[in-house]
Amino acid sequence: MNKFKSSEDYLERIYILRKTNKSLRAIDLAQDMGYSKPSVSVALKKLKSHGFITVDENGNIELTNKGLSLASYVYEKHEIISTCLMMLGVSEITALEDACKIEHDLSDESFDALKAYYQKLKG
Amino acid sequence: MNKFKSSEDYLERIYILRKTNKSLRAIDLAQDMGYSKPSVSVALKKLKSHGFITVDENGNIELTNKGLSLASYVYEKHEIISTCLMMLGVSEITALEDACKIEHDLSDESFDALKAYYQKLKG
DNA sequence: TTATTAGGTTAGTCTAGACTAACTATGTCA
DNA sequence: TGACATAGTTAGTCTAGACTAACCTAATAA
Repeated sequence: MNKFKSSEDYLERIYILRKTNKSLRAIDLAQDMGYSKPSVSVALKKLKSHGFITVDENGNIELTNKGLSLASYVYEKHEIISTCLMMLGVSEITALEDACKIEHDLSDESFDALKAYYQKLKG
Repeated sequence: MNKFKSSEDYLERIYILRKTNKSLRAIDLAQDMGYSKPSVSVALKKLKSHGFITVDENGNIELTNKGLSLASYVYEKHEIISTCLMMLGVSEITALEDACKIEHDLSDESFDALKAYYQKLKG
């Protein structure tokens, strides 16, 4: 997991932006993530070659099933980690920032445990 | 913090090994951490130049006050994160592995909150 | 006395993932 | 038609942090 942090970040961000935007191009992602166009171009090429996304003739980015599956998992981790941190009293801004980093490090086993704890608390 | 992960790992490991070993040389660290001699040599050079450690004429590594302060903080994070994960039902081996990664990403604010939670549960 | 071993360093390579500079291609406007 | 703006790509650079190869030095053993 350690090696794919950057790809996971891109996928998660694509997932989030596609929820609210009809179309999503490389330039939108670059602006949103604060990266240069070439950085995004190269990252997307990698995601394409690994079958996580497709890019149509107009430059619109779509998640494949494989990409959606990973992105939504990373997103769920992000949500649960940040919510748990906020339940401990951490400010929203810090909780979101920390979740962004921790989501790539937490193993499936630990995430499952955290999720169970979270669901028990929620009701 | 993001940029110093590797240095933090070395410092934490030096801190732990110095608790049980009278002397600690680069070669011991290399064997313990599973890194090559040159990798450790270069990493120690960096830690020395930043004033975190000293190395005497016999190659014995010592933490400076500055190094001890950082190392013990990272170690405390490690202990509390792994203990909290285990309290959630995560196996010891996974909890230790995950703590090793998360300890570098958790902000002071989140750590303080986690520590308060941990202390409330303990006592 | 010479050979071997242990510990450490230097030099150079590799990878991920950011960057800038410079290019291409396309679309719009005067 | 020509000029500029927008979007994307390619090439090359940089950094951290691992690696191997090759070296130095000192201690020990035959």
